[in-house]
Amino acid sequence: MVDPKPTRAVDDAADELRRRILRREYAAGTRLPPERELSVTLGVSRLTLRAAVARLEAEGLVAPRRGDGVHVLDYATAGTFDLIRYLVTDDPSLIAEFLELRRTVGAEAVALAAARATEEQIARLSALAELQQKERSATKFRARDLEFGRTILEMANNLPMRLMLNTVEQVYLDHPTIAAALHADREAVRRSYVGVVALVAAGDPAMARTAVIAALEQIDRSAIEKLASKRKRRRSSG
Amino acid sequence: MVDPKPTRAVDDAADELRRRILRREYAAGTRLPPERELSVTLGVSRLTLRAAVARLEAEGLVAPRRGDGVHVLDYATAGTFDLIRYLVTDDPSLIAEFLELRRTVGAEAVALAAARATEEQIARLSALAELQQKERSATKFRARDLEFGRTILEMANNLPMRLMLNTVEQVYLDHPTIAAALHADREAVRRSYVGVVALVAAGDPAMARTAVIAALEQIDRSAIEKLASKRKRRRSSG
DNA sequence: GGTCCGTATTGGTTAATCCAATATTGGATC
DNA sequence: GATCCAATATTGGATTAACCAATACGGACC
Repeated sequence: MVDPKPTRAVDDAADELRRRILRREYAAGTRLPPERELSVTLGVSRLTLRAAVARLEAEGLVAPRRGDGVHVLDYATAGTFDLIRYLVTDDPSLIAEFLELRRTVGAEAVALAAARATEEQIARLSALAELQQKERSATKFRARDLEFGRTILEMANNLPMRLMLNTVEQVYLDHPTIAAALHADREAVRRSYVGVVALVAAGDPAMARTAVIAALEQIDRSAIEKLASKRKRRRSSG
Repeated sequence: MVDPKPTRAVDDAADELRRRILRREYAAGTRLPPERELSVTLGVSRLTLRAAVARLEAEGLVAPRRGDGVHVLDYATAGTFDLIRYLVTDDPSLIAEFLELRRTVGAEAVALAAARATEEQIARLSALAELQQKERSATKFRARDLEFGRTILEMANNLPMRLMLNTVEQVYLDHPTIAAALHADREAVRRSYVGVVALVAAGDPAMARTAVIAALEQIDRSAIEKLASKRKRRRSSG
């Protein structure tokens, strides 16, 4: 098991710049230092620095202007959704906001699935729920959880929601502690699986929406408490 | 009024590659032609081509592997949410899916706004609704509509949703016909504004959710019909 | 038949150099 | 003194040529 993504200079540079912008070290409305200067500071060639800047531009963090400099934008105003991957760290309130969105879209996805799922898809979802009953490894549990979600989205047959899930999955993969907190009470997760399968099979979107929201609210509340207490402990000991 | 973004070679190259991947001309699971070859084909330097590839990588469309080639991924499986900007074209069913998501998150945003808005924010939102009553220009109407949405999201106080709105705004700006279709019945839009203001002021999240969904469903249904008929006309005449 | 190593292929990075757009400066003009 | 305009400096955009590094592939060897 080798690292599938050896650190590339361009990634390091982009990560560092992104970090500084998100921390307001480069304030919105100001300009980045000139490329020639910044490349020296970060220890990469100007070309690599430029590739990093191109990435931040795609993320809506900066706007390079020829002749003028690279302008720093306000990420809350101009940032793309994919930024949550880098924004969600250990701030409980932000995680709460993130889960708020997840509940809403997750419930709607299940509602759409209830309206559109085929018998074959329901059978597959049911099988997945069964498999999860026996899973022990945390990593595999998370992998199956992601697969469960993907199957729901397949049933929902909504590409934008599917893309959203792709981005959300990155958050789980980047922040294992969040996924762990959400899966801490495995019995609750398994029960929600069984419930979702039943809701989809019942074919009642409105009921599905309400029930999923309720189930997820419980899981999320518990996860946030866990993350908050863990953070507290780490802070007091550090 | 000059073009604020003169075409850059890297953008052209990225757009062309993205187009080919989304059209399955470069199929998922295969590899792109080698950089040295592709740069000649696209008429840019290898370095510019690399910058374009870096962008597609950030979008989850490709995965470059040193020694191996640049692997093409399945965008439905690996693509980021920001891709909708390029995916939403004139396919009515995809637009319908997009609006489906917009309704869900929009309703939730208003629900959160109803729960959290301050008096000052409500007053500002009300003023915006008033202003829109008098607006004539389609461009300004859209600009105010975006501002209305931003204000709602400010009230909702949910950063991930705000980022989502940023990405969604790009869709409107890239596809004026969609925005135009949504705003075709201005009276309906204005009525929904007044309704939203009242719902937020009432402070009842559950009621807000239901009412907003209903209002948007009507607007969206009408917009989709308009887009479908327009598309039909264009096809038959082309 | 399996294993290992060399080589070709391909992405990753750099340097030096020039082009192009913008901002700024300073002088000519009124 | 104010205004306009041209020269200049600053800064991003792009290219060429060259070399490094990881991977795949195929042939030699056991």
